[in-house]
Amino acid sequence: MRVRYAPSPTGDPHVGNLRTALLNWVFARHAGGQFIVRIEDTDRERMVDGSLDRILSALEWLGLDWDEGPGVDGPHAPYVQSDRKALGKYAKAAQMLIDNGQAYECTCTPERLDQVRLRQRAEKKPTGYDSYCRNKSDEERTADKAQGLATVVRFKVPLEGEVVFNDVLRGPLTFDPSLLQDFVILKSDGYPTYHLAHIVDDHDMGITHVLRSEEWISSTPRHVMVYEGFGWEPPAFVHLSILLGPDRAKLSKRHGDTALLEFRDKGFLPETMFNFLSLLGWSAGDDEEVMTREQIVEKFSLDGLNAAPSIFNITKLEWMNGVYLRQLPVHALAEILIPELEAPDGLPASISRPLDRDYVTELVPLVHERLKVIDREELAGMLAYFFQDEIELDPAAVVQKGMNEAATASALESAAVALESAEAFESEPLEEGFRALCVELGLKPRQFFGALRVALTARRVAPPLFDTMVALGRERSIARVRRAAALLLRDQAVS
RNA sequence: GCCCCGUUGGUGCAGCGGCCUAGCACGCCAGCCUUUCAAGCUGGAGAUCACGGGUUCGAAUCCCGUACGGGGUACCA
Repeated sequence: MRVRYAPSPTGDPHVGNLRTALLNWVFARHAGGQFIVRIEDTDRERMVDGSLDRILSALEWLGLDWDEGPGVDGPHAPYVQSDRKALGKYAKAAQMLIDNGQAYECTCTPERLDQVRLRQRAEKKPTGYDSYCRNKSDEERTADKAQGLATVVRFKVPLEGEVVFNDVLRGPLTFDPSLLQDFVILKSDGYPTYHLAHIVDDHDMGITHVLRSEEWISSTPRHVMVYEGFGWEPPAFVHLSILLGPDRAKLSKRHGDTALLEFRDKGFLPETMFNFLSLLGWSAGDDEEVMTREQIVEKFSLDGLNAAPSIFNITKLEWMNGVYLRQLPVHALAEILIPELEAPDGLPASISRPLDRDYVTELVPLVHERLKVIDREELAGMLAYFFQDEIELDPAAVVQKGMNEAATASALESAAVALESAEAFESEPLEEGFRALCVELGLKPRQFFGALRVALTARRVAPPLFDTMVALGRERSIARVRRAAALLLRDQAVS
């Protein structure tokens, strides 16, 4: 069993494309077959620099390794169509079809084709090639050749009968070939079109199953005819549902982030993307959703594929990323966090780099279950005060509901004293002591701890208070609490 | 226009003729926990299974039609 992923280097790898790649990969790994990557670069005009690299990086990032393809030699090399074209493979194949009377050369100009199309549209007829060159005599063809007209090769579509193929997901699909036009298989620049290239290659490479996007259904009858023209057995076709944006239109750039690598850059883990992408249009049939790569491979089956299109649900993706983030061991998360925090747009420039790795590791538990994605800005906000000596504090924010400045300042001073005298500077003993102090001061925990939190972090929302004190250390904690008290008293004096 | 595919709560899925008074997850709401935010736990709202016909003792599940959505209709893949 052999499957392939055959991207075109015409842009940034899209989540929809990678989802197709992923399903192919999972299928291959499940069945113990081979997963082949083949680059379909036959459209020389739409080629985009760097696209191929990004496609391969995206595959690698998701952990979709290939058994044959770019950088991995195999018995069917080369795996790039422009290289295969240089070997004459497609010209030879096209010639074979011409010799069999299944294809013919066409010298119609793009201008004539446009005119034909315009007329068809005006007459409200189906658009497409009118087979003008199909029945040219040998004399006409030699005359064309003598003129040196640009030539394409077209496939001769049968005028009657029907084309049937079986789609694994949808059952037998029947098409009327008279609605299909004589399509181009070899372009005037000598490159094959998809309709020729992928068939020659899939046959050469022994591909047994083609899992591709639903948008290919309409051209599959063409492919079946070409297979028949060559006398080859077509592979099994599995047309995967496409991905839709929230507006139910085909997922595309205008829906925001759809390039897979953007998700990496925005702080999604590859495990999350792998799991999430696998669930778009597939399910194991049980109610499990959070699964490891191994579990997905093990449970995979073509029967679990769903023919209905799926909507890409970012909210659920974020939830799932949170699940994976929480599963990460502390040191692994620290490894991820350190470069983010050290980045120029991470922690404020005033904080010196490199960061103390052990200290970051100590801080990880404080933010661990509060993360959904790895967002530099958010992280910097959550952690900057641990790395600073002084924080920018708005005294008004320290004062809690039902308290005034003087009372808050005095409570903070008591806290400072307690911090000074605390025996074990650890979370639990501190909490015990502070709870007692809170009662003694006649304050609600909400008031006392709230004031302390703002005094220590300058934030209303922060990690658990006593863990924060421990991470800050005794000296800094005392200094911050005292400074907040002083600011409050000063403000009070002014007003 | 023509051809093709699809249609289960807001979203992702389960369901493959009786076990469905339609299950799970995300999201939403409420409660618990609690020093904030999360996480976690418990509970709740939310679907006449697009609609209309058939087939069948019995249909979300099979067939036909309609509506709606999507895809294709290139010397793009």
